[in-house]
Amino acid sequence: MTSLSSMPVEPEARRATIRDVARLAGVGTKTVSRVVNGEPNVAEATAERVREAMAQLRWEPDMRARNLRRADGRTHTVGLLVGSVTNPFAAEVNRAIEDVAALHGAAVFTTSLDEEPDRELAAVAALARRRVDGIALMPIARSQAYLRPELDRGLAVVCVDREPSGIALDAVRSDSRAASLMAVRHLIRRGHRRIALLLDREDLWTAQQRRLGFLDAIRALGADGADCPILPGLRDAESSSMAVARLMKSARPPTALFCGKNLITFGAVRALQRLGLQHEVALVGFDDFEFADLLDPGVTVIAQRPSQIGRLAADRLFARIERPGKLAPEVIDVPTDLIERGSGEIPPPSE
Amino acid sequence: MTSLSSMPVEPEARRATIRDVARLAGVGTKTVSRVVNGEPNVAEATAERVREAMAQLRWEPDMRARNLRRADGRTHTVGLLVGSVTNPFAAEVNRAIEDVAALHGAAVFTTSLDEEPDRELAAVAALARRRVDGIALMPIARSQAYLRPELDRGLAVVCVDREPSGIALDAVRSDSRAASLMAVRHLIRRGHRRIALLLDREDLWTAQQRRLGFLDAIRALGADGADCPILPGLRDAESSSMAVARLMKSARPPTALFCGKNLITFGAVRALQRLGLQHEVALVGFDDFEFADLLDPGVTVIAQRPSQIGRLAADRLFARIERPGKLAPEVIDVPTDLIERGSGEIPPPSE
DNA sequence: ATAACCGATGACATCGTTGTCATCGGTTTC
DNA sequence: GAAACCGATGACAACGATGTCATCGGTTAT
Repeated sequence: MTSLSSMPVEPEARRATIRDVARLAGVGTKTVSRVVNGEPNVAEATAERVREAMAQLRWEPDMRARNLRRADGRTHTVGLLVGSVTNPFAAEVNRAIEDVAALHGAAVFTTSLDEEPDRELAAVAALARRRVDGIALMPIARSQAYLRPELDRGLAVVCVDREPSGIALDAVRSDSRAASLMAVRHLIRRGHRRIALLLDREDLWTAQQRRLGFLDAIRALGADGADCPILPGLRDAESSSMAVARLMKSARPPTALFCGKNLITFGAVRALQRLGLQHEVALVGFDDFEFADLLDPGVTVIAQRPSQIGRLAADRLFARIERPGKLAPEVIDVPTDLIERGSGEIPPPSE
Repeated sequence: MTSLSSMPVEPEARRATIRDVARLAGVGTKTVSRVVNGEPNVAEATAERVREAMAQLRWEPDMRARNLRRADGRTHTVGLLVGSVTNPFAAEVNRAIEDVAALHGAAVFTTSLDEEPDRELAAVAALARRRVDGIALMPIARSQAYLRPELDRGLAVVCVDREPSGIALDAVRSDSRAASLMAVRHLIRRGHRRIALLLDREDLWTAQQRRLGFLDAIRALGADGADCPILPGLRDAESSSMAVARLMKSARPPTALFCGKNLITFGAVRALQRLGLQHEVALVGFDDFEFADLLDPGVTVIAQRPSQIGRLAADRLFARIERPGKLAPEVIDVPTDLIERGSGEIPPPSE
């Protein structure tokens, strides 16, 4: 009598291997390999027996083992590193990259970095250990020079949304500086002379560029820089909202706000509404968003094209992966659009 | 004299292997393996030489080869299958799962299925070929029974947002039926008797449950079913918007709308605004969203807790992965909250 | 008739790592 | 002083596939 406790709880079925299939079909493993890979020189009758054995055992080749042995060394896997997948901009980029990857039979590892430089390095290292074929990167670290050894080993890298620094890499992004100039000029033309810039951490390329575009506009169009404060370091909607509340209670508050990215716009809109100033203070935001048109007033924005950015970045990434060592690093510009909805057309109060 | 064209364009550096490190450190490969894995019985002097060789060659172990050989057979990789990563609900779930996975040293493959049943099967097969340890799944296919063989081979699966059918699996989700009953009762209590339900494709578990909850409310509280139309098959904001426009122009339009998911709410809000009916027709939506409070009127919603759902699902998934074969399938309920913001409190017009 | 060729096939090495096991000195035990 | 033990180490097989190559039998060319 066997005691109950000695019985295996649930004997986990061993996964079939190519050898099991070969044995069942009465052929060698190499012949099975030929069949699954569509290689020539297999008799149709043999191939059929192999296919039956595969179906019966529900066997499918193990991609790890396959990639390990294969000549090209590719894993058909790419990595995507973004600020956070919950950011609508990053989500659109993510989706576009996923779609292109699917066309190439590749899977995507996505990682959120929360804009922390150390996590960029750690995530790249983790992806390298997994031997991804390429990485689409929203750069955060001060320099991407650390990628050099990996690039030399054949890793493909494309930057998204921001240009790299310390090294030449492909980059697909909007011209943030020109777009910001356009936005701020829009406000100046409507008479604003006291415009505040709300910005993310200034070590981000986008923040730097938007600051430059802001200053371009101020200088070129004759507003007084002293009346145009720059509030950097706003990481999320909450900190943006608090910064705006403080700003509007200051001695000489601005008559217009330019918001350096989507979450900052969210916070600023909330703050103005809470203060009841949404119809007094002009606002232009970077990035379009759901319901920007249905708020009161509608929110004027610089709309980027995140899915186009993602698609172009992925195209470039796979071009690199499929033709290694042939392409020179290149910056690809994706247009932006200024969409007027009301908030950006509010005039300054008459003195 | 060597002709230029015969020179290698850029001799891609070969990636170092454990053998290169062993050779450089003057030890056997197994000793290098001991060092990187923190196994005992290595002299400190030897370990130091190995670490120096690793640093010099910039070698890090290849996870594919490692996972292939290791006894437990785990890849430290999980899959996440959602409708689309651009949906804010899915994005929150995605983020939470990613965070939990990171704690367990696992990477996440995310795939958008666009609610197409065939793509669910294809994506699961692709993940199985990559030997992921587990899958978090928002089920779309009519039945998940096809997972049986993979489960027997030790794949861990947890359903998210929706319960599976045709097979018992863990599921982490809101009680959509009860939440819908609550929402519709909320409208009925305010006097509405002609309430329309706007629904996604009815083969989704959530849509079925929300329909049941809607009918529960109608029947239990004495409204007339004939005046309470159900409009199913609304996949996105656009189709929802068109359906609402058509509905409001019909002979006997409803006085209140209940929207079965976030994108449907977006479309309905847009449609009512376009018709100028946003203050006449009551609306309650499923899922909270950015600016629901700042629209005019504020949008009353059943708020789910997507990040909590994601976190619990991931906890469960890794519990299964780490203690295989020990857990019985279980349904985990995550609470919802009815948030009153105005749109759901509009009374019906007096007759 | 013989050489040359070709399609079909499997044995074996290999990818980069870890599991198993034997070996080698040196120390402890009785 | 021999037996037993133990820490350190590397040779070798194995994980599950594919690349290389030899072999076998049958056709085709001369």
